[in-house]
Amino acid sequence: MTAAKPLARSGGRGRPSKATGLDLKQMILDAAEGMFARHGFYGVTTRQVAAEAGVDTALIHYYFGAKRELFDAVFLRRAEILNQARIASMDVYEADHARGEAMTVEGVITAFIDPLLRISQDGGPGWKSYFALVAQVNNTPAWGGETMTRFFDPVVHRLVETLKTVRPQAEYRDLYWCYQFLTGSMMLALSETGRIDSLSEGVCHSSDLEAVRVRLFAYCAAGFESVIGRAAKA
Amino acid sequence: MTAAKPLARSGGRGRPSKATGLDLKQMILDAAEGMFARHGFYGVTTRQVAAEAGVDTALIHYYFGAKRELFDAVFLRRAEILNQARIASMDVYEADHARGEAMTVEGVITAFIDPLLRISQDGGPGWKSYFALVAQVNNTPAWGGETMTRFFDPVVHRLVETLKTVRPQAEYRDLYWCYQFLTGSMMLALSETGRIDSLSEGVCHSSDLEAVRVRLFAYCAAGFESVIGRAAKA
DNA sequence: GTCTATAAGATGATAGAC
DNA sequence: GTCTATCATCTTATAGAC
Repeated sequence: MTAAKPLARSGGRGRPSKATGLDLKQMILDAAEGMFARHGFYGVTTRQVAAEAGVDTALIHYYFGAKRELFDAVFLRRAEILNQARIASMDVYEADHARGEAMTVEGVITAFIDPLLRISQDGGPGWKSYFALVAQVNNTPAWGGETMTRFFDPVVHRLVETLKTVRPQAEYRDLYWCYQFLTGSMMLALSETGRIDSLSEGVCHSSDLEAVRVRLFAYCAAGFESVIGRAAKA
Repeated sequence: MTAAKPLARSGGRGRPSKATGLDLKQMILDAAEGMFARHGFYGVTTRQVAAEAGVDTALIHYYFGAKRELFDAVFLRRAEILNQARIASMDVYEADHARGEAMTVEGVITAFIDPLLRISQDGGPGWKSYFALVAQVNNTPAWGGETMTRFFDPVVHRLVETLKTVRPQAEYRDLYWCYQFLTGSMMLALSETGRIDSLSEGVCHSSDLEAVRVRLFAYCAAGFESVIGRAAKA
């Protein structure tokens, strides 16, 4: 975590591995990801990122340009993977129900959320940081809405359309509002802030995503059904 | 908003009003609140706050000390009011159901959330900023959990205990997790990020808290009931 | 590709005048 | 109480050596 300075790079064993450039680029992204996730964009300096990555600040600018471009690079790197995983998950779910038993609201929601929980559980610390970062951006008034839109809109529209198929009588404004509620819950859970640990005095742990899994899908599905059912008008 | 520099203070008419000190202190808090809400703690400099408030940076340090203490002062100012409003709201709800019809999960949740929606709708721009600020802190990994705990824990425990009264068979871990989901949805709605506006292409507006009101209570209540009902174990 | 050195300016905070 | 002036440090970013 505190970064071994010199690195066995051109001195190690065998040849300098020639891929050093790409490795350092990834190390910069890793360092930036972790620090941005913990302290936000303005809470981190390029010097700190450079120190954490074991390189000089100049190298950051060489690879990414301005600080904000580094941030966008961090954000973009995993967004693609995330979107593809979710699309694939929903493809599978829909295909499994093309004939035979009908899709359910809870099933669709599970297909939408579960890939993120799985990736967070199995993907390593980089993914943990990334989800914390996305959660922060999601709640950032100044430019958060725009950034989320830029990276994640398509997959959300896919969710809404599928739900519309499952519940044709549902109104779009209800679906969008329910999605808003869902994403607030989901992102807070994924960001593992430790809040629930102190609040519950040890009964719950924010790192326990299995506990999230067995509750969140049912919680959101019931919420959707309730709102759709009462056909709220306002 | 851009602040009239000189202020008709010691030069106006009549005597200097003697309360200038307190007024400026509030103006600093107002300016800091708005800017912290939009850009976060590290995204704002004391100089920017001073400029927005129409005072010098030295005055900020005179009143509040270090920058972080200014932030805490901003956070504390409205937290008390908020907590009292929520406690009062739940007192009323419980008193109304002391005899006669039983309390409901949706009723308790409404008593817990509705004061915030009302204050946001009627309280003016300062409150809007404040909610955006709280939402940001709520999703801040480094020190957000601790800050939320420090300012808002008691009223949350009150909610959980009341829900436990309404559903005695419910387990605490379920109640805490459901609260976590609830607060994620609520805070995102209150922060009015504009995300739902672009996502829904104009069908929904994040400033439309009336739309939140007619959906969020039912959504959360159904979620709670569902999780409690299936008695999740994990 | 990667680092050294440094420019050019911003930052939080304080001492002291009024 | 409020401002002027200022310090010591840190900031992003670049030019140029290796």
